Amino acid sequence: MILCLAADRVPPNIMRKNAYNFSELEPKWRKYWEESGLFRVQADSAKQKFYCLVMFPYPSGTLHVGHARNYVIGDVVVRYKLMRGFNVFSPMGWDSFGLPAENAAIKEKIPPAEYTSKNIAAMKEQLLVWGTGYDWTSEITASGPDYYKWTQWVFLKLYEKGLAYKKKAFVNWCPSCSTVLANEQVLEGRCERCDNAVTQKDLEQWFFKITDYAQRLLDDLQQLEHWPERVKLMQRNWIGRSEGAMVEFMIEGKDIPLPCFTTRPDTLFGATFMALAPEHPVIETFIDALAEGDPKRDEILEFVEKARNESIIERSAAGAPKEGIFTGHYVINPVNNDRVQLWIANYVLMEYGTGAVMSVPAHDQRDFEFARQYGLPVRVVIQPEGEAIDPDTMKEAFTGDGVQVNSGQFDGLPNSEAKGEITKYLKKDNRGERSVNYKLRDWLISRQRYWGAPIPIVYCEKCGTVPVPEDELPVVLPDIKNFGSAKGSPLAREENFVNTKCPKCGGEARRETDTMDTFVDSSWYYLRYLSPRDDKRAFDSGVVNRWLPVDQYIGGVEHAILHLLYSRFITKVLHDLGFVDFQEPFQNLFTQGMIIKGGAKMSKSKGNVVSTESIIERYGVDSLRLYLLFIGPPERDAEWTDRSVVGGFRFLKRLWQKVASHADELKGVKRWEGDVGSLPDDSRGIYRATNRVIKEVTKDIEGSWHFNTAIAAVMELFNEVEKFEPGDAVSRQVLRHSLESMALLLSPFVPHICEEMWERLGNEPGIFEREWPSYDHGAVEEEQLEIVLQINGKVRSRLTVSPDTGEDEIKAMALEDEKIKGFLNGKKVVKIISVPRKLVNIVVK
RNA sequence: GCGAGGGUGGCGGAACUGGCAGACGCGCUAGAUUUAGGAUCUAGUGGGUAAACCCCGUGGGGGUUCGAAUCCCCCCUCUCGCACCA
Repeated sequence: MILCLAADRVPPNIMRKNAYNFSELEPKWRKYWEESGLFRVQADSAKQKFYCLVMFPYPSGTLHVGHARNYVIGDVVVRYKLMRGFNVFSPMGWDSFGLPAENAAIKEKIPPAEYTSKNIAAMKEQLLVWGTGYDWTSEITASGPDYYKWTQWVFLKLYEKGLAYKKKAFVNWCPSCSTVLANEQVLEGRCERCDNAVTQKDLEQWFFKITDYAQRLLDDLQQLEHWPERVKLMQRNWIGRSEGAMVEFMIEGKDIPLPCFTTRPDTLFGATFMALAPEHPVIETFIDALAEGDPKRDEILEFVEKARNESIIERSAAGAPKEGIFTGHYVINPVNNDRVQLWIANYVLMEYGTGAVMSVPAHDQRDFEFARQYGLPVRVVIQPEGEAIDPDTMKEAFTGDGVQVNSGQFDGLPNSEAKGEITKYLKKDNRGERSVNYKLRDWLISRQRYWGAPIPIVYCEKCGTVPVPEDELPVVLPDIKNFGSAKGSPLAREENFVNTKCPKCGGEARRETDTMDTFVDSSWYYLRYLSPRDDKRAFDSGVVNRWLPVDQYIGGVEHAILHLLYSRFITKVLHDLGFVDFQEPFQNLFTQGMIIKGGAKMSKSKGNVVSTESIIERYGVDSLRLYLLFIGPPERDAEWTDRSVVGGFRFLKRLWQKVASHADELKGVKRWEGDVGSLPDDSRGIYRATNRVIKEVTKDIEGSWHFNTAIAAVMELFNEVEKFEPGDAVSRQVLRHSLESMALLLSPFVPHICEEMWERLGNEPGIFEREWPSYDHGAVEEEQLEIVLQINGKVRSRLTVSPDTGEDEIKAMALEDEKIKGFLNGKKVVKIISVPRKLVNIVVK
């Protein structure tokens, strides 16, 4: 629109021919890529493979510029690798099971399948318009029976291996989504999806035994050299390995052992009480032992009930008040036979360790606070060197290193040594041993929701829990009408679904009505892409072993723990089962930054989304892409500014004008490939600058994806080239070389315009089948060096010399420089520092 | 509280292993062209200053160095992750 107006004053014939008509040329080239099969992977190719994977999206509806940035970053890599001669595999699919579709069904009465496919169509259209290149022949949809059949197969494999199991446990419950959640899906005590407070429920649920793999998931992080440190650190912390000892206390007079985990066996002599989590099972026996109506019984019951009902937020809030109650029982400290009180305390977590902790107030801050609050004894067993801590006057726990005191035969040992010694001592009597504990808990995969893969399990009165045989998969998700958020899973209300025959005995049986967490779907999808239509197996091991690990994975940091940990786990399981050869699915991981607007992440719920449509309409896709890549380094968050998009557009338009206006005279000429030295001055400058920029852009892309500086370098070059008007044959060759190089260098970023420019310059269409440009090594050297002259580190003058000028010669020239002489006046030269090719610093007094 | 990453013009951001701070772009100012413009072109644009080749400037303070945005120490601040993990 603007262009037509802007071009008003240009004669119409030239205008039509030379206008940057992006709305015409962009679809033209997208069609060309599709028809030429540019992004279709080559089945048999001698070329080296490159599996470039971007995290497949949840089909939420329409995508905004923040999403566009993610996919464009991936597309740059794909196009660059193509030009580098790789056999690139770049698939795309849909993580299409999940709650929003079901909520839409409840609210708007649209069936989830319909809602989902509508969104997929809209998003696919956007991805196509953005020019992001995928091999659409391998598209997958997680909610399709041909996919979730194999998600169910993965479940069965884990079940066979004993890695999928059902247990009753206190689990996270989101009342608003009316489903349980994995630990990873609870953020600050709130549901990851809907932000409502999560409560605890004692339910029987399906779990994947990820804890069996805790150590390997931790160890193998070391192999992931090309993962961001930040992500590896987050996983390390989440796995949360602690070394220590398991120590067995005995309940006095009951002969009931009460093991507890501690990282500080060196403080065992200082244990002055013991604390149980309110959920600890032994508490029931205490309550049962007390007569009905006993006030102590009521007191304990009340305390336990209250603590159990506290939401995770209340219980885990920083500085939450510590509360507890004495059980009336005592336990015996195995190391010194001390009789200490057994308490129930709200700060003890059932999920970690054994749900019982030995409390050492002198050396643990939590225990200290608790002890002071309830008047429990404090005993110092470690004294820091040169200090004497007094248990009566200390203001906080001492957690540092020191020497053992009040610790029997261990007195005098440094506490670091006592750790091992005391553990050994316990081991002798079988009262304790070395132990490792992890924060990681098993992955809760049951969801009481409809829009997910049904768990392929049948319950038979006779045979018990029976897995659905592989040849009966998929357990099809039935079409249902009633999504109301009443109690239980919607599937549980479908009699036709629930009632079935036992696969083993053929008798009456009931189906499992929970579906799987959608993270199960996404934990193996990168394997399915390689044989998406195979109806005989989940994936082809041979093919998968050739293509995996993924060479480049690209996605948001928000998946640093959830998806990336689960995928690593499932890969290891499949490895152990002999299905794949590799143990880590993703060799390189790139986590891109978010687009921020008005200080917040761009999102529908924040109401700060910028849609791509209006920008594309006004400036074209290439301008949008250019801006998204130019906005900053791709791994960093970036603030969106509407008006800045125009900068990229102006640049492209100017570049276009230059190419279009010279296309005719350049068509027949060869690009310059001769010797730099033989070029006349102005052409030589352009030629050298072009070669330098080829080198620079290549380095920026290869290194750490500094697309912003790569683009800046081409802009800078063009600012020179734009002024260059060729007068003779040689200068036309040089101009052609320069314009062609720029088209090649920019093509991964702004592919449409580059294809068009490439063709206009008289080349065969298909710039991505061309090689990435190389540079003339003899032409990247500067002809003249500018030497900075400093006095005491301050720039005072400059010198232009040829690169072969000797160091002494430069020093002499520096001292002769007029401006320098002025500064030297009356001062004494102490020394002269010279940095070759860069500067001379004269130190004076 | 613990851990990680940031803080550079009006804005987004450049600055390779310490060596010209502010590339490139947005915006802004002046001029040209234009009846109009989210159009185009030219010049300028960190602050001080009439102006500069002068002085000051990379969150603050100290240090190392001929020379520090960059290295060291202390502090402030923002973002993210974890958070009573025994």
